[in-house]
Formats: sequence, structure tokens, C-alpha cells
Amino acid sequence: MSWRKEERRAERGYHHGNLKEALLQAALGLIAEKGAAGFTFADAARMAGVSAAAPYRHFRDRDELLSSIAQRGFEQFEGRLTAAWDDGRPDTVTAFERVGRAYLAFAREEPAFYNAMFESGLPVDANPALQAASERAFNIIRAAAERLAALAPPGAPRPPAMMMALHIWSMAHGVASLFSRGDAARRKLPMSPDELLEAEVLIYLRGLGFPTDRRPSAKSAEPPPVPPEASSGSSVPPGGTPGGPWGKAK
Amino acid sequence: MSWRKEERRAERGYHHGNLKEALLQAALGLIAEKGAAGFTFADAARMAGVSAAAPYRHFRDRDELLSSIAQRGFEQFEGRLTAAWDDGRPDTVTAFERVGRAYLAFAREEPAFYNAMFESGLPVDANPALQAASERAFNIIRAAAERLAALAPPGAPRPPAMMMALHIWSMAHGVASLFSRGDAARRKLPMSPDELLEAEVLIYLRGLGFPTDRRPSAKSAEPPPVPPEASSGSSVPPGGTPGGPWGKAK
DNA sequence: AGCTCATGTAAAAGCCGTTCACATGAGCTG
DNA sequence: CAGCTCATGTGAACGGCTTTTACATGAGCT
Repeated sequence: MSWRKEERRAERGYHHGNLKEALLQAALGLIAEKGAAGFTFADAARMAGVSAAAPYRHFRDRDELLSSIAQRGFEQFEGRLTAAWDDGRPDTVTAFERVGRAYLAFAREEPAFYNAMFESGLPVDANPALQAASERAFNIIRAAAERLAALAPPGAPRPPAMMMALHIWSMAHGVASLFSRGDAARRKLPMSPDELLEAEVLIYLRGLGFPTDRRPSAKSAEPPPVPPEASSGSSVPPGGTPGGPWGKAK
Repeated sequence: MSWRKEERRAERGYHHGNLKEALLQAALGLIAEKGAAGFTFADAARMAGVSAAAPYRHFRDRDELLSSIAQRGFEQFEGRLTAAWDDGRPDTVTAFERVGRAYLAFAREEPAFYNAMFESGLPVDANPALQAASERAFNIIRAAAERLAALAPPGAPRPPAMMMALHIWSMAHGVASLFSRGDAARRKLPMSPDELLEAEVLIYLRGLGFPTDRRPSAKSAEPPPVPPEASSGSSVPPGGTPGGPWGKAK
């Protein structure tokens, strides 16, 4: 039966027993280290303890391995965004910002996935499954934006949810890509990438007319997760929390 | 003299005569076609009509060629941004948006440069010259943000210019990277990347309290018209966008 | 005319991706 | 249990790429 197989193969043997998974894990590690461009099919095989030809029993070629990783990445990504959105609880704005932070957290904590997904140069739309997975992930942001758009203050024109979603996505990706990873992360920033993105989103939402100051009196039951100084009593002039969304900037 | 050399070498001869430049041009074409990852040192040599070893007389290795291209790219980029900024004429907001469009135009029109600069995985901060060139380009955005920040409406807290610059950069890079190039450009968008970025920046600026509204009617968080700028005097430039920043969204 | 050095070439080593013929052995069948 | 079969792994080989090394060429100077 299969569990006995696992035991034996885990040690050694002609047949690996779980090569496909081992290769994916090895590749994930290598990509995290050296980037998708630097990752080598042969290296992954070596790491799994098999010959260089063995991987071809499980992947048509190097690109298919990369695509598999991207696919998994989009699925995990979707899961993380879904959890962060939490169907808009406790309030739409808070949940929305949580999604932004989840985006960055994913890019930071799963650099290999993020790399394969967005920076490997994979032809995403050439692979229907991959494209679908990508779309499912984006749809979380889209759905969140739709809920947010529905809250547009009376009198103000309601922004198209799709546009909002694209804007948020571009901000998150821009921050992740420029400041949150790799060498670029070493740029001297006046604030952390997380704070940078949070401020950016807050300012953007304010530009759309949304109330973004989350005081207890507002609809949020949640204390501001990041700024410690924001807990002080505040007389908020129309247009900002004390110090604004950039309270921490130097 | 040298012009005779040019003439002769352009035809044929043991010595190429201008190999370094020819290699750079060849690489530029190859990168535009197949991306920085797909670009091959040997291919560039072949395209220049020399042996595979010849490029090593002009570049330490493949990475140095890539760095050279990135370096040039940053210089051209800086030039374009500088021209677009035009020292803030005719007014700061208009010029600021022009910089955003110039950013996208560069990414679109010079995909090879953009690729080498931002998507090749080059260790930018390992190369001082490259890092300096990158910083000079960013400083254009920074300077523009500084001018803009100085216009902060009275009453509203003045946003840190550095933060604004980073925000704008992340938006521009996000849009360029996700929607403006390669396969991702084929995503069905409700508007062009240029319009997307323009709306994004406008909404952002409005969130900071800047008067970005170019139509006479209502808006959400806009304070009274801002004092005229020092030289131009026009805070509401012509070329209005009816329907708000997303007037063109479908 | 002759020297010299930058610039080119050919050849070779080492790595990678990929293919192919062949080996192994896990699980089924009788 | 004997034997079959097919998924899975191996080794060898091909071509391509990067990089190094010894050698060739000829442009410009003296």
C-alpha cells in the first residue's frame, strides 16, 4: 500500500516515491534564493537526489514546473486575500486595508511564489489554468472594491469598482516590486513598505471621498493596527487623521 | 582618421570597428523581443557578426552588458522625466501628471530599457554607477513631489514629499509592470494604462487635498481654490476631464 | 618598415535543457 | 508465486550557452 511506499522511498531506492512534490519544493527554495531566472532544472533534480532526466517524467519542461509553481502561488494568494478580506468584517474600509497588507505580506513571505507569479516572465495568458487562477485571485480584490464602491458617499459620483480594484492592485504590486523585495528593498525609505502602502491606499480612498479615519466613533470596532499615536483623542478636520495617514513619515 | 575607419569597418574586416555599440544595440533588440532573461550573449555576438568570444573584449560578462543597458536606460529615463516635468510648467499639477504619463510612455516605448532597469533582477545596489543613475532619475520625481507638497492647502497637514514621490513611483511602476507591457497588457481593462494611471494619480492628489478637479461642479474633499502659483497663476489648467478622474471608465 | 597593443578568432571546459534507449520494480493478474 | 506491464528513474548523447586561453590580425605610432 502507499504508506509503506512512502516510508521506504523516503530513505532511498530506485524510485523516489514523491519526486514531483520534491521537485516543486526544491524549485521553490531555489527560486527564493536566486530568482526564477537563476533557478535551474538540473539543480532541482540534484537537490531531490535524482538524475537530470528524471524531472521530465513529471514536467514537460522547465517552464511547466515554473507554471505549476505560479499556479500554486495564485491559489495560496487567493486564499490569503480571501482570509484577509473576511467578507468585509468588521467594516469595509478596515478589511480593505487588511487585504493590502496581506498582499505585501505574501510578496514578502513567499518570494518564490511571488517571483514565479509576477516576475518570471511566464506567459500567463498562454496557460488557461494559470490565467484562471490569476483571475480568481484578482476577483477577491475586485469584490472588495465593489463593496467599497457601494459605500460611496451620497453626492459624490460612484467610482467604478473595477477601476478601484486595478488601482489598488497596481499600488500593492508597485510597492511590493520596488520596495519590498530583493535588492531594491535596501533603498533607504522613510517608512516601511507596509506603512507606505497603507498610507497610499488611505490617501487614495480619501480622494474618492471615503471616510478613512477609523476612530472608535466611526464604523470600525477595531483599533488602528499600525499607528500607536493614532489612539490619542482626535479632533479630525475634514481631510485627515491627526498627522494624516503619513503620521510616521520622517 | 576615424571616419575612414567607420566606412571600412561598416562593410567588413577583421576588426569590427564599433563592436561595443553594436552589441548594445543588438542586445537592446533581443531584450525587447524576448526579455532580459531570454537574451543571450552569444546571440548578440552573432547578430553583430563576430565570434562568441569577441564580446568579452568589451564587457566583463553578460551581466555587465545588461548593467550597461540599464545604466543607459536610467539616463534616458531621467532625461524624459526631466523634460516632462519642465520645471513645473505651466502649473505644478499639470506637470506632475505629465511626469506620470512620461513614465508610462517610457515603459511602453523602451521595453528593453525598462526591462533591464526594473525586471532583469540586476543587483542595482551592487553597482554604484547604476545606483547613482537610478537615484538621479528618482530625484526628478522627488523634486516634483517637493514642489507639489509646498502647495499643500492651508489647514491640511503638509505631506512629506519623499512619501509622495514613493507613492507616485509605486503607482507608475505598478501600472507599467502589470498592465502596460508583455502578456499582462492583454488583460481586459476598462481603460488604457495611461488613463488608469492618470485617474489613480488624480484621486491620490485629491486625497491629499490638492485641487485636481478640472470641472466646475461638485467634488468630495476639496477645499477652496488654492492660491495661485508663483509664476503661472493657473490652478485650474485647461483640458478638463468631464465626469471626474474616471470620466472615461466604462 | 616595423612594433605594439587593442581587438578579433578558434578551441576547449563546464554547465544546462532535452531526448532516447534502456533499467527497475510496484502492482496487477492468473 | 510467476510473470507481465507500465510508471518512473538512469546514463549517454546532442546542441547551445558562458567563459577562459592561446593565438592571429592589423591600426596607429615611431
